[in-house]
Amino acid sequence: MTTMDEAAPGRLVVGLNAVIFAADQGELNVLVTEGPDGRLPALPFGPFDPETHRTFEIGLREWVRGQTGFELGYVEQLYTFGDRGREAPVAALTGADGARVVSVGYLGLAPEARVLKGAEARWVRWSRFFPWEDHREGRPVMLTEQIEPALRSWADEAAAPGRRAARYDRVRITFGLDGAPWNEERALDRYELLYEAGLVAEAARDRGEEPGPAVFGQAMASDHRRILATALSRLRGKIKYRPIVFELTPELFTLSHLQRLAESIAGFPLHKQNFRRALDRAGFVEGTGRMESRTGGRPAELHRFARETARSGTALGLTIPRLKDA
Amino acid sequence: MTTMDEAAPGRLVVGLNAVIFAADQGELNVLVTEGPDGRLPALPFGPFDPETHRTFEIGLREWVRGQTGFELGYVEQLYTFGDRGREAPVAALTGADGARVVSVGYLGLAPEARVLKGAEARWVRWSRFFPWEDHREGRPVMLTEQIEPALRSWADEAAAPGRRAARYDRVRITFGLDGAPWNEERALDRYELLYEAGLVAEAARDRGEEPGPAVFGQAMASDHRRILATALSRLRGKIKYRPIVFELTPELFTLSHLQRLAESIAGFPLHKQNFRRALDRAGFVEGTGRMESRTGGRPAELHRFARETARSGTALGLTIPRLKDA
DNA sequence: CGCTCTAATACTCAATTCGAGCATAAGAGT
DNA sequence: ACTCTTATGCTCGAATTGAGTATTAGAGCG
Repeated sequence: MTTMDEAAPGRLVVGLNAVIFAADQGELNVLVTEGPDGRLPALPFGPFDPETHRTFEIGLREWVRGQTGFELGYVEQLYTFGDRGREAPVAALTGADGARVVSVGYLGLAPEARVLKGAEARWVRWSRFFPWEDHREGRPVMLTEQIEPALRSWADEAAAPGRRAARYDRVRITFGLDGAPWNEERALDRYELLYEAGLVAEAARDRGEEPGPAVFGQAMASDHRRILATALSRLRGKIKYRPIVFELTPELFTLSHLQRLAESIAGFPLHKQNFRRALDRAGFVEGTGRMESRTGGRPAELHRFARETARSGTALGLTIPRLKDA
Repeated sequence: MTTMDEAAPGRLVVGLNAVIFAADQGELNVLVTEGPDGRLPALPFGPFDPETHRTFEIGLREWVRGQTGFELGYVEQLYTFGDRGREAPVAALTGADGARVVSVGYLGLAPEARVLKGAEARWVRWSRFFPWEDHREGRPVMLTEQIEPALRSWADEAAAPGRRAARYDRVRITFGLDGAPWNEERALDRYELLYEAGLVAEAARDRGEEPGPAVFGQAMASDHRRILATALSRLRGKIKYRPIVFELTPELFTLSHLQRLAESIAGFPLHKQNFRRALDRAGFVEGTGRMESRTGGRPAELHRFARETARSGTALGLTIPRLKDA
């Protein structure tokens, strides 16, 4: 029998990263900790211990509970990150230097952005990290006035004309330029493109260079912003074919509240009437008869997730009726 | 220098599993090797060597090339499997016993099911492993006459009435019973449910028991059939929002060929006219003027993937217009 | 050489669904 | 009572979808 070292030389550590989302006032927030250098925010991160954890998910729930005092509800695996080059920054977080680190990223959803006991971690709007992704008040000016021109000139920098065209095309599709539609699910592609173009602080940092003249959004430790982008993309896609928004709502909510939350996730405004029509065609919610009066206008009926109806119905997730001009 | 055992107690090995699909005569095939015991087919599997491989993907491509003589085209990560209990069977495959094994599953697509040099691996239809998933000739009788009754009685076995209802509901949704729609993307859920209900051979094997009276589909080594189900689900979902079918077609193909392939992936028949209408609305294909005459009827025009048009168009993937009675 | 078979391609139509605007209702604050 | 604000209801044309019918072009055969 061969030993492991013969089979696969080199040291390996598996880490778990959690992107935990919760809604607060209809806004989607993410749980972050301060990195050890005290400068960059980081995702909750913990080692996976094969001795004590039977599964990744059990391990994850356990140390998230220990580290942030937070009990996870819905959990799903995102992606496993294993590129070399992650070592140095991750080692700073774990003290495990020299070893190759493989991180398994997880997405977790919680119904309430509770204030935490230890307060080592805090809730932050996702838009801090991806300001170009929030189109609820129209296309961000940062996008049209700074990012787009920067990307265009990045495309122009390519030597061969073929590569220029390919770059330009990629920019056009991922950022919805020149008539191409903006697809909110491409948040990860956009982050990766900005990284390649040197327009996020992590890009220069990872190459050991000085940051470029213009970088966008709040940087994070290691490759955590990439993991967060993965989570946002996944969530934006998934709300359309699984009723997981309801993992983020309190027991009772108004339809407007639900819509605000959906808009906060999608990053653009929705057509109110059509949103509601789709909701009750799908049978996802049921009225309770009770009213919410703190609305500032006509009181709204409180609804709850209709678990049973949703299960038996044919529709799978939310319909996201976007407005033409958004 | 700390050793790995100090850094993270317990030994860890990362393995890479590849689900490689290719089309042959319009049928989707998967590449399998014989397991070491010579009995159960297995997916191509190789250790990840952190010393020599900069990324998982590079490692994967390398040993797939070495092991099967096969050059991978499209590759994407599927899922990372880390549950305890995988050790014993995986150790048999790798010789790394005692260590905790984490497997990163990958999906690879190739345009042609080439015959391989070493011939240690061979191409097999996916339906060998999931016969209940192929609805092209109508709902399989195996499903209605054997699997469904078995699942219903499994649901009935639950002690508490609440758990019975929950089980029944799960069966109903995942297998599309009693009016619920069949969703082809739930192939993984179905496999997992069958596993839980003891209706696949792996279930009893993993518990060290004798196989039950009725088990379905060809079993695979370790948890490879689960990984394969993950791949099938992913592929079935993804063809709808990325034009990846064209990774499975030759340079030139007829529209019927493309449709047969799409049907083989989805597992049910499609409406021909509507399939075509959607195809050219999306601008995915362009005619070449050349004809394919071996059709047995009117010759069909050979088409090719319209890379450029597809890139600029608004549609993302194939529309899968299913027939009502399928 | 024309008939027949088979499969490809073309056209049509009704039923939904979707995007979007207009109208009304119900409390809170002045 | 009036106005402000937000909730909720209704309508309508445009686009998409599901599904059927009709026509066309080769191959093979008598």
